[in-house]
Amino acid sequence: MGTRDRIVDAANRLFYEQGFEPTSFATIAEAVGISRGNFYYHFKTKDDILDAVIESRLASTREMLAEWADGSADPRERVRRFVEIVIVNRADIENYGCPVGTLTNELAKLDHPSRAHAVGVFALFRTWLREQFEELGFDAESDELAMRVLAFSQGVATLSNAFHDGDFVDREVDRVNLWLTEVLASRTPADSAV
Amino acid sequence: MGTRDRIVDAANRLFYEQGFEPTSFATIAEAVGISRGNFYYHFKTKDDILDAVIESRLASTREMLAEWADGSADPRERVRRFVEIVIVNRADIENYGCPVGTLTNELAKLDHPSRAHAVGVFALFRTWLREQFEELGFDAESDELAMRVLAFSQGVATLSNAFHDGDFVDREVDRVNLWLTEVLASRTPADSAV
DNA sequence: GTCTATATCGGGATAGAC
DNA sequence: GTCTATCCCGATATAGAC
Repeated sequence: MGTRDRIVDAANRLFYEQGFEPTSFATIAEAVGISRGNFYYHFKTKDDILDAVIESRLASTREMLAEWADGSADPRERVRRFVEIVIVNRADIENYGCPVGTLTNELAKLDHPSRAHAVGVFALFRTWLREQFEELGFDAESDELAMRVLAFSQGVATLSNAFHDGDFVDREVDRVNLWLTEVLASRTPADSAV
Repeated sequence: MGTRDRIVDAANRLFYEQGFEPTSFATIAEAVGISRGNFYYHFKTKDDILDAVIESRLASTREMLAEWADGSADPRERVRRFVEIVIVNRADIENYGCPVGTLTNELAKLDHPSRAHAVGVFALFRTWLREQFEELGFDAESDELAMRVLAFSQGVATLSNAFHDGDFVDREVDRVNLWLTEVLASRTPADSAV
């Protein structure tokens, strides 16, 4: 892997663990094993690194969603797969929260020009989830359901990060999977409740 | 109001809007209308200001929850009042997210010693909500329901901040209020004797 | 491509006059 | 209590050798 990609990978991880603003070039350089000066051969500014990190996240998210689509022919199983991210990534989420939600919020507070770029990762999940619900026979409500599942994951991630309560995560995942079954059984989404 | 309190108020607002770490003494001093030097008469370090801000938030949260308790004898109405925070504070949440969730996460990423202190605000809401559900006749599930309502507010706040979608907030609040009605209706008769 | 050395700026924090 | 002046450090970023 080239130096540029190694920088992006290290920055990706550090921006997640420490936040974008608090992460210094020195820290990234140390993680990669290069000098601070070398940095500027590959990137002009720190914001350029951020954009590269966001691009990398967009690409890996697209890849993951495509894999999930290949992995199961059943849209219900795919949604379940998404819901269970909070279990698979439990340790990281307890320590650092959701990488998508926390970055978008940090950039919002910084009034950073790349905020919209970062929201694109959320948009990928939203669109993908909406498509699953459409395949399951929902029409206009598909986007609403997608947002509900997204909101679930964000709520669980934030509280998991605050309280470090693993049981809470398991319980809420079970509950949402149950809710999903009910919603599919009734197929009248307007009066569905979480 | 004394200078110390004015510093805390300004810092409270700025830590919310910009985040703790990115907010400089210069910015706070300008907001208060004092010099940077004067700062250190009232606080020893920036972390001391953070702790004072958290104390202030704890106090105002306790006050708010007490007012809600006085304002309505019906625990159901009180929970509803909490749920509708995301509507009342819509504009701020769209711009900066939830003050509680975003601060706790920032401090988690910074591995900051005051992280647990900040989580205390979450704990106040959690306990208060749990008490409402207990009054409504729930026993062991009260804390679970409290966490669910908290998670709802965090999920909605994060997505509202990311997508700036006001309709989404209204819709989800309506839905949770509906869910609340259903949960209350489904109580076992033995529990509902209040 | 990668390095060392350095410029420049803004951060938190201190000293001491008033 | 509040100010000005200043220190010190670490941040991003640049220059130029190798």
